[in-house]
Amino acid sequence: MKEKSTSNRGTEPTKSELEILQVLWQHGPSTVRFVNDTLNEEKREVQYSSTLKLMQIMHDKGLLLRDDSSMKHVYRPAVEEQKTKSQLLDRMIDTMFNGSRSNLVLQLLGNKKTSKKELQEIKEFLRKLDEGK
Amino acid sequence: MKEKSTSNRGTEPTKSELEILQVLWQHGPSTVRFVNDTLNEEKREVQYSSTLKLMQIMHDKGLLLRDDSSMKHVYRPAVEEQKTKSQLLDRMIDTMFNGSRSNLVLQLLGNKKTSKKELQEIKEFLRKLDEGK
DNA sequence: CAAAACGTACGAATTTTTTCCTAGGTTTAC
DNA sequence: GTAAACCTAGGAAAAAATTCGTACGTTTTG
Repeated sequence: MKEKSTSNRGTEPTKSELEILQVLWQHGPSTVRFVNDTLNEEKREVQYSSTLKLMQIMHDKGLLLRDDSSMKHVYRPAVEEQKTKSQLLDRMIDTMFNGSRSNLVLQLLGNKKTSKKELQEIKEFLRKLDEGK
Repeated sequence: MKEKSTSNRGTEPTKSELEILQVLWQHGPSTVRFVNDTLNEEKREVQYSSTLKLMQIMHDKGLLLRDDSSMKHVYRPAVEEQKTKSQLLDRMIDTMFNGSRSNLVLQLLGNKKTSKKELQEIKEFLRKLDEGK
């Protein structure tokens, strides 16, 4: 049996949980009401009590922190946005790209969906990366 | 309500289904027996009948094609590896990187986990991409 | 202050995904 | 030719993820 190669197991957000995290990432710490409204506007219909429940579960799991000093609890991600994304990317790389980051990038840039502007940004970034070292 | 921005909905492989696809991608068209053995070696313990069932379901869903001319059915992905990966990447980009491919790349390369060799490969690739145009 | 609006908690139903037992047919190895 | 090994097909249960009704307390509004 092979070892799981990456870290943080047991705390990977599910799809619905990710939707909630996205709202929190984009808008900062928020109430359930706000998150639910945003989901309904931007994603799909969902009942308030469903969003509430899910956020409570996420809080139980340790995915979200909350300030419940006032009646309207305010939730925020327990883990940095970058870290969570990084973690999910790593898993994708492990499972689909043979552990190679460049494999992913090649696949991503190799199908002509990437605009010149984006390619430019990437090149620029690589340049800076070089200078930094 | 916002529109779903990418295509192919209704046919996204689940996590377990992805494991099976990976085996088929790496080893080519295979019998259930082979896939099951490989999973047990490389990933985790799982009963033969579970793998069988899952592959049958995937076949029903149209995720796998199969040759059942002989008793030992031989399965293969119905969709190209590249296309499936592309599709999953697109979804990740939509949901987590604000629709921007370069955002993903920047996040990916920005956390110093990427080796010089890999960076080199990427630069090389970008160079070729330029020449091609 | 009473009604309406809004908040949390929580049980439970539903849906989706995953797992495996078992029946019944075919092939293989003596 | 017969037992052991292997195969598929289903049914069903188990597990995981998602959804929502409802009870009940607090705040707001008029």
